[in-house]
Amino acid sequence: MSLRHGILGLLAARAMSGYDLTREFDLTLANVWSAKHSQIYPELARLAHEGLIEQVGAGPRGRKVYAATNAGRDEVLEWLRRDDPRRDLRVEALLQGFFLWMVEPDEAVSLIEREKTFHSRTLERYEATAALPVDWAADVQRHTERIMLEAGIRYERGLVEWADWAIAEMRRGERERAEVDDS
Amino acid sequence: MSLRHGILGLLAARAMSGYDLTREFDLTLANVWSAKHSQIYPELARLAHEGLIEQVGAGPRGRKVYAATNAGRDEVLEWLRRDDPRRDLRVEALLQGFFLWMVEPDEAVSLIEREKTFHSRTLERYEATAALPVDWAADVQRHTERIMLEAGIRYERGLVEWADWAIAEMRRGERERAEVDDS
DNA sequence: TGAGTCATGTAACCTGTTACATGATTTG
DNA sequence: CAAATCATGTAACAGGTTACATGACTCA
Repeated sequence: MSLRHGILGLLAARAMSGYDLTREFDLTLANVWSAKHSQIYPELARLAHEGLIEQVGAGPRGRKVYAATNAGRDEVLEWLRRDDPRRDLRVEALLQGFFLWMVEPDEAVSLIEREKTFHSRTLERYEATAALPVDWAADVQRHTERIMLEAGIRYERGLVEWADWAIAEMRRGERERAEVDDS
Repeated sequence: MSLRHGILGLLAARAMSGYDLTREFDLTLANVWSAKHSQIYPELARLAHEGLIEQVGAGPRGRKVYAATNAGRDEVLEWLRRDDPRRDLRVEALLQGFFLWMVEPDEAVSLIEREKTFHSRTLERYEATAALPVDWAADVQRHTERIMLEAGIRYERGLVEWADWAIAEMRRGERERAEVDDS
């Protein structure tokens, strides 16, 4: 039930509408947890019903602004402290990697290059965000955001470097197999 | 539909039963794509029905051994070449990270330490696997496996190093806020 | 006034997890 | 012979995506 805790955590930071939350999930959290509005709205209804959030305002076009209640904040804390975050990763691109032996080395290399390009671009975006004229020490929230951004930067940089290593390794394997064939 | 392609890719490497596949997903692929037997068996039935795999043997206790057909192998290749692997990551532990501002610095640090411990252990396991007396250059498959293992090693090492950085950063933020309070 | 964006919601479908259910074979 | 492991399957439920549906407001 990470979706609900994600919503709750965001609403603990500041009051927001479902629309704002959708944007937040799409911008800040997209890399660690994504959510569409079609999932967010029903969840907001449930959270309000359970008293973990409450509507604190309204706006044009039926806009409803929610904030976390104390019960909601407690729920986030409990979630943080329960020592069992789910550890299952699903990365389709890496799953594909396991089957690169099925294609010729040249193609495998170009597929890894595709990966590298993607991660380089993402890395650039993250680094640009980090370089923004933002006072990352302004408050604890901002500072936390910066720390999490760093995790993203290191993750992407790691994959870019891995791609280079993998390409070299692919080439090396190719050469070695060619030599064995010769003998 | 990564599950089906994961199964197909594994069955392209060697003939296996649903039970073997479950083990393979749990051991080799767990870190990039996990699957339970309850999902694998129905999918095998579908794949066989569609002619992407075929039963090539049987064994005790109703064991059924499958292999990928040519159509199945082609399907994997097409999947590898389609240039749109899904890029959505979901990492509960990192989502939690975004809400660390809600707890006191000491507790935040201990939560990050919990993360570090987890990733250190995983890293150790991966490194032990890499150090196994296995001939990683024996064939293309093994070599591919080694390359993907390296991705895992770098991922985990990156998170361990990030954890250290994050803890130092948390402490630094704490000190800075204390100084501002003094003035 | 038209295009874009803000704003909320529902429904059908797909994917994945947990729990239920059963039984054969192997090994100490 | 008992426990562990091998082996296959189904069912209920939970979580997530895509598509459908609607309409208000803003700005050029």
